Amino acid sequence: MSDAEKLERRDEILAAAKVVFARNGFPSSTISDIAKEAGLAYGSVYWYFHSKDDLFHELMAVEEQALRSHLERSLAALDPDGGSEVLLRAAVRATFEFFEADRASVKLLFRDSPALGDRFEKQLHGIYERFIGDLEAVVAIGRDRGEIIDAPPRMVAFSLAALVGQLALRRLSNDDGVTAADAADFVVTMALDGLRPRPVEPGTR
Amino acid sequence: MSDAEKLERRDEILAAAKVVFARNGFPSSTISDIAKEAGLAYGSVYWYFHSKDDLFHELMAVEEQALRSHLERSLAALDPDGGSEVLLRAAVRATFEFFEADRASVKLLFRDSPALGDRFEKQLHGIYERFIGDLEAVVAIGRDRGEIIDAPPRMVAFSLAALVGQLALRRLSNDDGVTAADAADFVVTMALDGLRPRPVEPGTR
Amino acid sequence: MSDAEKLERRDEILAAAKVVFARNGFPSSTISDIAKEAGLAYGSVYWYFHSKDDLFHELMAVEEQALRSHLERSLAALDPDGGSEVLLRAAVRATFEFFEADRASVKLLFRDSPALGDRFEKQLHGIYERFIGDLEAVVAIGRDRGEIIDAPPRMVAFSLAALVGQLALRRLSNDDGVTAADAADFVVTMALDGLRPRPVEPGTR
Amino acid sequence: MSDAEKLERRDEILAAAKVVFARNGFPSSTISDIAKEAGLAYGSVYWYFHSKDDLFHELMAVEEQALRSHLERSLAALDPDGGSEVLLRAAVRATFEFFEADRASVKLLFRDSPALGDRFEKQLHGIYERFIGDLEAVVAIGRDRGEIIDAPPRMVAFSLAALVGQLALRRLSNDDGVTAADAADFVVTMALDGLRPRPVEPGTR
DNA sequence: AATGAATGAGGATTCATTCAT
DNA sequence: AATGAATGAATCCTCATTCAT
Repeated sequence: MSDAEKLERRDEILAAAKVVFARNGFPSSTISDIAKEAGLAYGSVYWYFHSKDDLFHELMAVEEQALRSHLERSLAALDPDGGSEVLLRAAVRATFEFFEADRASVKLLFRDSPALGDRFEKQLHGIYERFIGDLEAVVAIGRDRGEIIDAPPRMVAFSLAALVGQLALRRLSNDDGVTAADAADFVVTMALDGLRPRPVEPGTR
Repeated sequence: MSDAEKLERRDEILAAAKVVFARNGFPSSTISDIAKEAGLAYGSVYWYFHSKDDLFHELMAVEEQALRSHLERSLAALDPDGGSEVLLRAAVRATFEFFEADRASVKLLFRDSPALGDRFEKQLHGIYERFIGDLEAVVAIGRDRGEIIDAPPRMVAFSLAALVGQLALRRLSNDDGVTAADAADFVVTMALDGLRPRPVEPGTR
Repeated sequence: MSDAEKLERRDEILAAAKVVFARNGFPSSTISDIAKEAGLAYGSVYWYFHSKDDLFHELMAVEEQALRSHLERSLAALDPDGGSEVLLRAAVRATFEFFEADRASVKLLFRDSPALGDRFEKQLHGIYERFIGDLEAVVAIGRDRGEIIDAPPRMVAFSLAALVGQLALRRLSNDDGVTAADAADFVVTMALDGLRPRPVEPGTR
Repeated sequence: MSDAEKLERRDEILAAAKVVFARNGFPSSTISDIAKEAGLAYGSVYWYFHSKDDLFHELMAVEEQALRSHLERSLAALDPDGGSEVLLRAAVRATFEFFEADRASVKLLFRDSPALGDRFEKQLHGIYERFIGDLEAVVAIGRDRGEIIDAPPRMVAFSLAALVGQLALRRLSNDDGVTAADAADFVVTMALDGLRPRPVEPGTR
């Protein structure tokens, strides 16, 4: 079996694990389930991963990487002088897109954090921190430009992450007709302009 | 043992279960842990609850009841004509207060939803729905009064719930100096006025 | 269940474990075998012992204690001035008796040492060391009295232990008509007087 | 691959197996360990041996053969009329030498016998029996010549085997400065002359 | 010949639940 | 009521053996 095939098989297992973990959560998922999902025999999983913990850890790392790559690519295409709104809107939209395309991943990255014991706490915390950190950077830019009010950027980033994460999560169960782009736009608009009607300003927007 | 004593003992077990479930999540919590936490013997839990599932189900119900009671009391004290902002602010503040006073509860009501299998999905969904529903009602009032823009009230309510839930959750790990009231005010202000600086309007706020 | 009953049950499990471990060795013995031997269900063993390792460790300790007690009692009854031959003979005889009465124990204490990994090496080494040490003390006394030739007492003790251990072990498989006392006497006589015919000395023996 | 090469490879595997079995015992040794030790891939072992049992069985046979050959060669060089002491001393010394040169082998031939289940019992028993039988023959000669007292030669042989086996085994862990020849001489001298000081006999030794 | 991936039976351990006391 | 011992199903992991390449 070539190295490429081996990696492919490994990826298949990761994909199966994602489905199972997203469905049942880590503790209630069994290696047997994952193997079945991957179309393999029980013990074969252990040819590719040392343990259930190892598999989960790896999966988290891969998922984070995928999300971050997607975000990076989406932001790289932007006009760097487009202002923080453009940036924020693109980031939020890309995040929704990512979770839209891969519905299981949001359950992994943004849920399930409890109940995992100390083993994964650090890793999951790190993932969340990095995501928040990225948003925080965008917010800080906006604040420095005067495009965003002077609120603690960390708390702002937290709030945005909460909105994105939870909306992405909920949309998966409730199949209202809202698209990912709709949801993203709503989040950004609400976050920027608020729910209170703005007084009519001549010559704005 | 009198009925009152029996109920008291039952409540002690529920309290112990809350602590343990919040710490370890449902699947990783054992009846033995809960009994120990409650100062009871292994098998005694079964005198009060049919099964681990039953105990968890009951706990969820009690917790929801407690939250809703607290919210109701908080809102009942308000001037009914105070406008939707007052209402919203009070609701959000009360929710934060509740989770502040009982840090374990937010982990139960707003996390852990995966990994529970189908058994609890309906119940947790119901809890969330009712919470969202309450917020939605307030939002709808505001919209009818013209105090809130014409956005789908369900999505607005979702967003508010996400903000409240996630901020309450994260505040538990990250002990920044922010109080529950601060967090609540930030959420409502952001939700109503947005992060974009408002143009100076003569005679407003 | 009273504490006494609990200890009794614990002892039953130890007894069953002794039988099974002696028959199959540690790695090839299963908890299931032990439970069956003890007339218990699979998981019940874990009510009394943390793990298979724990059970084995405990068993070794108990067995050593029993052997040492038996030896101590046997030697305490002796005339303290009887000379080293009497002492030695008594010690060897008591050891054979002990293993005669409890055939499984010799397999545990004097075999099986390899293949146990590092976990039990220290314990088994300690057991052997203490047994050797006791013999060494007797040998040293004899040497000081001039009743035993001036050979390294440790090596002498090693040799005696080897004789006792291996003969006890072999006698279990080969049921020749030799009694424990016969074997003991042969060992001591050979060790003291050797296999070479002594020249007839007038007035000796 | 020529037959010679094939045999060579087979021997490499046997050598690797000896190392691994001596280190971990039979049940705790894995085919994977052995393959790694032999520098081969996992499954390649099965090209040369049908099963783990087969490999072990074969190894035992080879080891016994090596020991017996060494003994035979050592004894063949002797003056056939040298008396039983010379014979005995040579046999014991040769055994020690063999184990000295190949430290793993003693662990295989003289330990590990339990825990192997019934599968190997017969073979190991046979090996031991033949070794004892050889010693017994020497002892019987000595007895017939009047050079050894009239004790059951089987028991005498047992005792000698015990001394040789255990001392060889123990010397491997405890690296006292004693050489193989020292140990052999001590064993034979003790066995022949005993530990009790012999009365000074004019004209002896 | 040689490789190493695949398989699945087997074993240690956990834990919800039952039940005798 | 309360206890905690007993049970056995479920799960992780190992590893001998097979087999396609």
